[in-house]
Amino acid sequence: MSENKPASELTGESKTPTNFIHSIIEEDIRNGKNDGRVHTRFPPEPNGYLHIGHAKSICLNFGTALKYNGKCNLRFDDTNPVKEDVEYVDSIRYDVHWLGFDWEGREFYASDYFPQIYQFAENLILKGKAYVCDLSAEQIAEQKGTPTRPGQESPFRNRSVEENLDLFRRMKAGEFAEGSRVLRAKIDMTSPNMHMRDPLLYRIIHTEHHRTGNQWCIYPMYDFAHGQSDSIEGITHSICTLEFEVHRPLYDWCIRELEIFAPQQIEFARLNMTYTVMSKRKLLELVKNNFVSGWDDPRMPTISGLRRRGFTPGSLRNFSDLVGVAKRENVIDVGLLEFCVREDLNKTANRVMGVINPVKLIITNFPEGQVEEMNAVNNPEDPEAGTRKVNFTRELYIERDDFMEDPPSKFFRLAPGREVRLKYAYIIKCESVVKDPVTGEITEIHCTHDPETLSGRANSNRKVKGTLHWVSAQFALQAEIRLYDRLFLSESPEDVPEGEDYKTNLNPDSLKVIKGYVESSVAGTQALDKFQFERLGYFCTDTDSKPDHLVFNRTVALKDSWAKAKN
RNA sequence: UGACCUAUGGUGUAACUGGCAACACGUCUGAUUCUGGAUCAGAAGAGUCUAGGUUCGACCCCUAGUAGGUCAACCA
Repeated sequence: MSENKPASELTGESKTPTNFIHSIIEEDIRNGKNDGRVHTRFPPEPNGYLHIGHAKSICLNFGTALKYNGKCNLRFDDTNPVKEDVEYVDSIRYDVHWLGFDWEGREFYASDYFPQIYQFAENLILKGKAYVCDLSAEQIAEQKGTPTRPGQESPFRNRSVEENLDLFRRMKAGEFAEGSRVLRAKIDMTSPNMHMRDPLLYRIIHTEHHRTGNQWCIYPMYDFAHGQSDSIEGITHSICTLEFEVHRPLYDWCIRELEIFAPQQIEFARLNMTYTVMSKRKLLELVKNNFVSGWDDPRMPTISGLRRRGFTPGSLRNFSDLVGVAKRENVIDVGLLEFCVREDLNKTANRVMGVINPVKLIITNFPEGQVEEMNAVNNPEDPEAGTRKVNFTRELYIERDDFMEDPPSKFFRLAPGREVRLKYAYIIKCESVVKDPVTGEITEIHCTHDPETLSGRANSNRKVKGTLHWVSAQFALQAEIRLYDRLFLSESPEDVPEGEDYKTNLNPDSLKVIKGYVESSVAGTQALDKFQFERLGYFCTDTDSKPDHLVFNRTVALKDSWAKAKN
């Protein structure tokens, strides 16, 4: 549980720059609040897959606990059986764990607290602070008013405690139809805060719950379950996103009226990223309409998608640290995410040679049938990674982009009459090219090599402008390469003219599947293995990959200053 | 025509809570390199939304604006 650091070093050390939440916590500790105890929680609703925004929240909550020697629970906010499913519970547990965090057995469910929460509701009724309302959903909405106009009181608002208790118990007993009655808090229909206008506490839902089955037919609303769950678990700092800011008065009201342990809710701004959408609804839509292959499509900003794309837990944790925590709206440059994977993979991914857009290269003065084993370094950033042998033969493949017939002056690669080094092998000189007579496309590049320039030899260090990667035409393995690009063309996909929606910004070329070659050393690769294809980028073995049909996903390309120079 | 929140280089966050703005990404130079990667050295780029005020002194405090966001689901 540590691979590649951050989330504040996964230890208690405070290396991270301070954020306002940590400032609050530190002051609470100074003041001896909660006896200096720090207890957070990550509270997903199991109704979808987690995305990078959740990753930030996970890192914040678990990271905060780690930093202050506290605890962090994993709690499922499962109060709406019609939307939730165990499939999501499982994926969430897997993702949190994969990210590198451990809830140490403190896996809780709001549904575990249903009996307790039900009791809370009765207590409120007994105090005259809650009532059963028979109005329809439409009527309640109507009487709620608007943010600028006060609401009206329900005709059922002043029922007696006895009647309320009786009705509520019968709701629980299943005597009433779905939607016929609800339990509401009695607060203030004229409050400028809509959430304080007699909010719903309980509603009737005759749907089987993924954990409690048919035990209940009334379910607490978020506002009557979340804070209560926090309280029951002794959560000291209940960290959530900004849209819950307006819920805080209600959160506090419930805690106060119930006279139970009071956690402190603190809100921060959710993560937004360029070239992507982040709402569960939109992500679900992309999946449902097959714009992507599933929740774990490597183009998705989901944790499962990023994992399949080749991201490492450490890179995501580091990203979460770098984006910071604050209350202002923000849009993070997706380039920062890419920086984080590159930084991580540069240090950990073994190098391998692969040719993505092949053109044949023939070394005319290299004996036919001869095989020479070249020594290759697995990772120049990590001596421990060792070396390997790569077969060199007369016929090779190199990258089509590495050759130009009529190159500009800034082009350092192969061209007629020019010399380059083949990595780990020889310096070669281009003598001629063979073209397809009809298309004019180059089919073969003919070169000669200088045997004295074999890598590692004493006099091999002649200066050449460029070094190319290559694979042996005879030994290379064919592979399917999936080149991913951003899913959306626009930096802000939701920014669209009237009448259109974010889907018009979908990038039609976000996935290109091509055939390429990789050196034979990768033969036994397993799903999610990570490599750097030299000079190209970081790739990982896809879950679809089989020994006789290798599939690699491009996680991210290497920085390419030549591409930039070309414009 | 309400309430609440926010406002610092292109982006994201800092600034010991009053002492003339720092870090990261990005950008641009140069060095180095058997990855046009990495690494190393350096540069440009904001005077902190606006207008007042308090103060010897304000990004930090006050007032009024402006701009953006959130809130009217028997969702969370």
